[in-house]
Amino acid sequence: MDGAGGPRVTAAMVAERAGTSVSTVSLVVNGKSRGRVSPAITERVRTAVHELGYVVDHAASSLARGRTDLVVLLAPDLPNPYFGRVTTGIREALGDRHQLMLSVIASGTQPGADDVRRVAAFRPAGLLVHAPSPTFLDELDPGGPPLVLLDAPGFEDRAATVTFDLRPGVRALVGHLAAAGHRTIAYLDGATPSATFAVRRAWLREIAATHGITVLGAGDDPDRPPAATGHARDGSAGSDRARDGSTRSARTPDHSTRPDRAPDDSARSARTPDGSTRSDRTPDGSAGPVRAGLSLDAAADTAVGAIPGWLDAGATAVVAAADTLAYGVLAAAHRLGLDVPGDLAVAGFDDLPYSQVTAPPLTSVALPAEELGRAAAHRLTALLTGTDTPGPAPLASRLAVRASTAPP
Amino acid sequence: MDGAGGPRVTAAMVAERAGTSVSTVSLVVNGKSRGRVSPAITERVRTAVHELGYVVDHAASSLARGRTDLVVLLAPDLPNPYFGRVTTGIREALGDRHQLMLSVIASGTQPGADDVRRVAAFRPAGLLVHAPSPTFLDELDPGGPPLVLLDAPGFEDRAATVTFDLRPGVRALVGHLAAAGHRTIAYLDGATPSATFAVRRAWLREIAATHGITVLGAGDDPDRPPAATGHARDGSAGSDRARDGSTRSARTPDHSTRPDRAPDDSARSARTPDGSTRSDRTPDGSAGPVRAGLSLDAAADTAVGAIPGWLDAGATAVVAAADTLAYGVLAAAHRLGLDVPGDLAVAGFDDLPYSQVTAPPLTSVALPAEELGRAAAHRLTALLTGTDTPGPAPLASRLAVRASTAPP
DNA sequence: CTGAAAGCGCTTACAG
DNA sequence: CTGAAAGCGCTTACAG
Repeated sequence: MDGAGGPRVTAAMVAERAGTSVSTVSLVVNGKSRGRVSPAITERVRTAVHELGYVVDHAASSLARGRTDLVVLLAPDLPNPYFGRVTTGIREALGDRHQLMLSVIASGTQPGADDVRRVAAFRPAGLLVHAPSPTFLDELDPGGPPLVLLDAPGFEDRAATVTFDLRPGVRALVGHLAAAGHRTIAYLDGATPSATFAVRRAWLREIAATHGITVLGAGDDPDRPPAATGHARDGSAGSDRARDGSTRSARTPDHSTRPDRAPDDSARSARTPDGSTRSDRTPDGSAGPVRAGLSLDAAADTAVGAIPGWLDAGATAVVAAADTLAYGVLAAAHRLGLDVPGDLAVAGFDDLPYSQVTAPPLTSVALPAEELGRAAAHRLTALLTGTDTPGPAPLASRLAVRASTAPP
Repeated sequence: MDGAGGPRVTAAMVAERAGTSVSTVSLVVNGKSRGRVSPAITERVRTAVHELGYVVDHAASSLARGRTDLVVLLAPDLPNPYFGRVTTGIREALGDRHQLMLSVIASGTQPGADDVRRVAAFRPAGLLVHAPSPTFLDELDPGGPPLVLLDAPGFEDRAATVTFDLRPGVRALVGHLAAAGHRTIAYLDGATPSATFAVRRAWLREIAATHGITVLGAGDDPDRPPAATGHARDGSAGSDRARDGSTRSARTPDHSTRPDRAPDDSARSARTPDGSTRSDRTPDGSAGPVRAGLSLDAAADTAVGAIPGWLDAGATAVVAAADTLAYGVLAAAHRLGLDVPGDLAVAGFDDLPYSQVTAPPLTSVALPAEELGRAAAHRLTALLTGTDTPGPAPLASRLAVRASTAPP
């Protein structure tokens, strides 16, 4: 009960028992004995290791080696089931070569300088950061470990990044809504200032515009940090202007694989409206962004307040930045006595499994979470072994059509 | 890109810059300088630390100290949103004194000896294990770190444990179902052999029996390990017999706080039927347990196969061991063209937030996940500081009644 | 094929 | 109040 944990077994104890030296023990337990240690001694060491229950001390080992097998994942939003799926993919692709350490950040918070510090103390072999905010990246120690960002559109120039190509899904969603006769739709954004949310909003507005659809609450992002570093604009879906003005040298070689540069993309749609400098920090009526915490309950509360205004402004549909937010909209609609999709259509992003069984089943832009995790892990191991390639093509999104957006 | 990470800053570098020794640097960065280092030098060290961006190397520090600030959480089921909530509670209660490291196990798998080994290498200050299986505990190195089990009913004698008192919730559920006229209900169990599932099943059957309700698929657990160690029975809700026969000395002093010994508990209901030695590994018709993986899709597939048989056997309701399983039952009912609750009532355990918006909203035994996490973290820190008390009272469950169990 | 020894970056008594 | 030195448990050249 006193935390002692008993006398720890050391290599010296194993060596003594096997009648050999610690050097030899080290060789054997690290699988480097082939041709360096006689089979007889190797066997004796193995036996002693088993009998004593010896485990190589991680701290001592990494101190001596000068490196770690640790991959740290900065986890900003553990309670979101989406995140769990990403982690599953990472774990799967990382295999046994690396120990995955999940650094849990307080829920609803973004990773701060302190979190980065604490993580740095572990000298991780690599760092994985999911849906980072622009400011988080600026806090990173420039001499830090190899880094892969997940779902961080617009940061391709700053670090190795694995992203989604949101356009197929958003196009399908907008086309679907347009066909159902919607002309004004509202957008419920996530309260987290992550780049991925900014891009979801930007693409939706952009593509909706080509259909003559107005999107309430999808104006410029007032939380985007000022363009001081020249990266701020990259936080959006990316504009040619911002990229051309960049002084970054470590670019992703293959620009054509980036979601905003795909061959089938017209010049117009490649430029997102976020390139504009207009500030709407002063809410311009019903067009101001509405943000909600990522939990169902928080989103429901926010939506209950926002829906009446949206309806007054003529909205017939709501798109939420994440499925968990969309669930909140469903709950809010219920509380307000509104029929979905009769009075209000609802759609989300992510396509969580639970969206199959909501009332009504939720239309959602499906984002392949586990694939994202796998791709990021592969990218990181490539980085660590020096075999990194330009970066995989962005992972395609698609639309899962369900009853929540059925024509009234 | 080569993983170098630049020259790491050491205490020696800080010392040189501050014109002092590494001993002094160590004192200052560890906040032990009060009255041991002059204010002037302390200040110089602080400045140097900032300028150089020095971070104490975790490996070297813990090697020198002989202990770690690491708390490792063995995470068997990350994708389950329930688990994320538990983790949030842990993180919250742990504060800054400990670094939480989530050791992610392959999804759907139970932690194995290898996982335990890998974790042992980190010499964690403490270990947190969520919903362990009985065999997992047996793999633990006896000389391991202080340990707290979460949602591990029946293991109170083997380790510090934080559990739920399932009875209030299950009683309410059974009463509710009985009032609605259900006489035969089916049980969908989780495929994971964790003790908590065994107890959920046992209490349901036990309490249902007092109402004259038959529970299909809630027979004895064929996966319960043989009673070789004398602990096997403790894996159930616990029987006096098993406990009296125990040779364990490190008991929880206050037995009256244990869920199976609460004052209002009758002698009969305190003994669960799992105390029986009858084996039903050979399926005895429709009464054999039906188990499903914890994902919605896996559960749906299983349920599609099982529901017809349940209906034939006269079942009018299904209780699932977890909400994610219950979602699968909802999906399966839909596929089979059944109305819920008209043709089949459905209920789950956990009360995930999403259960508010399912079709229909799901009745569920609410288990306070974050509270569980918080309580476990508090228990562990108490253990580490030697101030451990008999153990908190089990956390009360309650019933969230929703439309999925409304009378037809 | 095997082992003595240096060194990884800290912390902690222990002298001054 | 301050610093030199030992030692934490490994790994890795380096001699034999």
